[in-house]
Amino acid sequence: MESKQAILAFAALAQPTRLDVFRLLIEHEPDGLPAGEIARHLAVPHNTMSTHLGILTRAGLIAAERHSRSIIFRAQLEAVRALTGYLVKDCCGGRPEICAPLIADLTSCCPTQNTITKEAVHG
Amino acid sequence: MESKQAILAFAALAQPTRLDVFRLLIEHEPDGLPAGEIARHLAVPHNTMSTHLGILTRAGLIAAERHSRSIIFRAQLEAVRALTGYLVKDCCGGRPEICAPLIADLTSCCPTQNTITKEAVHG
DNA sequence: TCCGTATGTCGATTAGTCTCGACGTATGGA
DNA sequence: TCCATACGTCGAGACTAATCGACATACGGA
Repeated sequence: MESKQAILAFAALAQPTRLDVFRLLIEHEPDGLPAGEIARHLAVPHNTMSTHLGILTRAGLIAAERHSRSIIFRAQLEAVRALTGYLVKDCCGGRPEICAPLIADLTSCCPTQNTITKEAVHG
Repeated sequence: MESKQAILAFAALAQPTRLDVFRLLIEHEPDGLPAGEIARHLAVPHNTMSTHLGILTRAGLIAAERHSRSIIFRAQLEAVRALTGYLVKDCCGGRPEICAPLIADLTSCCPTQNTITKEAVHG
């Protein structure tokens, strides 16, 4: 990930409505939500919301897909990973000890179907 | 993490100089760097940098500690974890399947000293 | 083709951010 | 106490972002 793209993504998330939109779309993964429903859900005029959705889309945080008259928006989880990776220097800059505690913390919040074992979390 | 704090953090990172500062401080973990050296390293006037450091500090992304005449700044990795967690709804909102792929991806970038096993990464 | 619904674009107003010169504060040494 | 170094704060000008009314476009149905 490049600096410009990271700045775009952080700027996109640095606004209450857009942060709410992103989290709302995370909740509605993997189905997504149409633009109008997002606007209604957050009580924001449709044109204002359209601007925000455009900013989030250009930042790569969400993606749009037409379905008849509606445009369905979905969160792009890969973008979150890329952002986090960029923050800790793509990723960790050859220093695993830096993001290891970060990963351990994130892991502990949701024991996954992967074999990320209890040893990893508690040992 | 609260919405206000997340907005502060994202806004802090949505600026080229500040993003560079944060990544520079990640590189210099766990020793940190004095304010003046950060300013010189990124070729920014000291007062401009002071403002940026204040914004990053208020956002909880870095922390300051006096050492004689210098003030040493250090990155707060816990903040990155909290931010990521907040993004995926504190964390995953009871839906592990959402952030599992995210964690798997992050894990694959740095095989850690923990027992996050090869099965988790490749199997 | 005409209408209604769903969404995007434009433009002006308002509000917030970035930068940096000038000045203020804190620490350590002579 | 006086000076130099290391930082922080203030304030003004230049720039950027947020909002929303008005208008434009796209699709589906009659």
